[in-house]
Amino acid sequence: MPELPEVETVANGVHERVHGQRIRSVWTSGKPQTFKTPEPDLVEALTGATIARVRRIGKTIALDLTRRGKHTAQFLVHLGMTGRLLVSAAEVPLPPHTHAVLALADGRELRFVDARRFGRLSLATDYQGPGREPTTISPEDFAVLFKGRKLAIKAALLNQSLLHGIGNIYADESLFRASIRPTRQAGKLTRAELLALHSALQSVLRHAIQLGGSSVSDYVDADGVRGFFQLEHKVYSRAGQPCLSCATTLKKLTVGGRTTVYCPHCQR
DNA sequence: CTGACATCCTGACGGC
DNA sequence: TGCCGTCAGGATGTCA
Repeated sequence: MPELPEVETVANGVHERVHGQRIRSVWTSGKPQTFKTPEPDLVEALTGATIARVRRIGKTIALDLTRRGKHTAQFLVHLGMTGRLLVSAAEVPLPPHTHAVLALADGRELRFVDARRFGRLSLATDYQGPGREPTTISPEDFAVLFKGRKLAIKAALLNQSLLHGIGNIYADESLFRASIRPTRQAGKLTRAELLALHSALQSVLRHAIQLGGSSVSDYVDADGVRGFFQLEHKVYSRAGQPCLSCATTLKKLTVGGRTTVYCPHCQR
């Protein structure tokens, strides 16, 4: 499931491969729920436009489109759970569950493939994302986000309108590294705990970006290459196994509607 | 407004 | 071996 580090890896990889390319033609699958913007509008905005830049905003990949050097629109790609954005030679057969193909001027194709169809394609003009950027937010601004909140800190970390980009893996991993139990009320964390969480979150995200993200489920980068951060997971998907720092059996429960794994000894 | 919960969708996996 | 039930989860919409 692509979260911030995975989406950043894909966005950077796609940027390197396709920036400056003109879009010659566009094909879409007609699966309605994939398209938040009606397909004809999307096709019209994309056809003939140049991809000036590709970057990550929250968990969304934004492609800045220009015509004759002028910004015209943004093409937004949300990978959902199983979405892939691949740059391929036109000769490579289309994978199953392909929902959009952008034929580029040099003959290659930018393809959106999504088996489970939680991904979404849309248009925007100046997309800012739903929340604050976790990799650069200051400790002070970070602490303010949780003030007075009654929900569990894990659920707060998953709320994209507070911080955008964090999903189940990095919520669990940062809480473990900050020694905070996922069920704690967000508004009741001490100043020291919030600082520890801010620091743990930023370092875990940085580390994961360096390793190309976590490959679980079918995440791959723009070249179809897997990341390596899954080898660094301390708690995610490790329920029933020993804690890597104290050997206590890791516990599993549901928080914020998501499977959550934590160490009952290390996380208080 | 805040928070809890169901819903979408299909591949992977475990059990029998 | 093969079938079937269960699980996974980001965003959105509904409801209290």
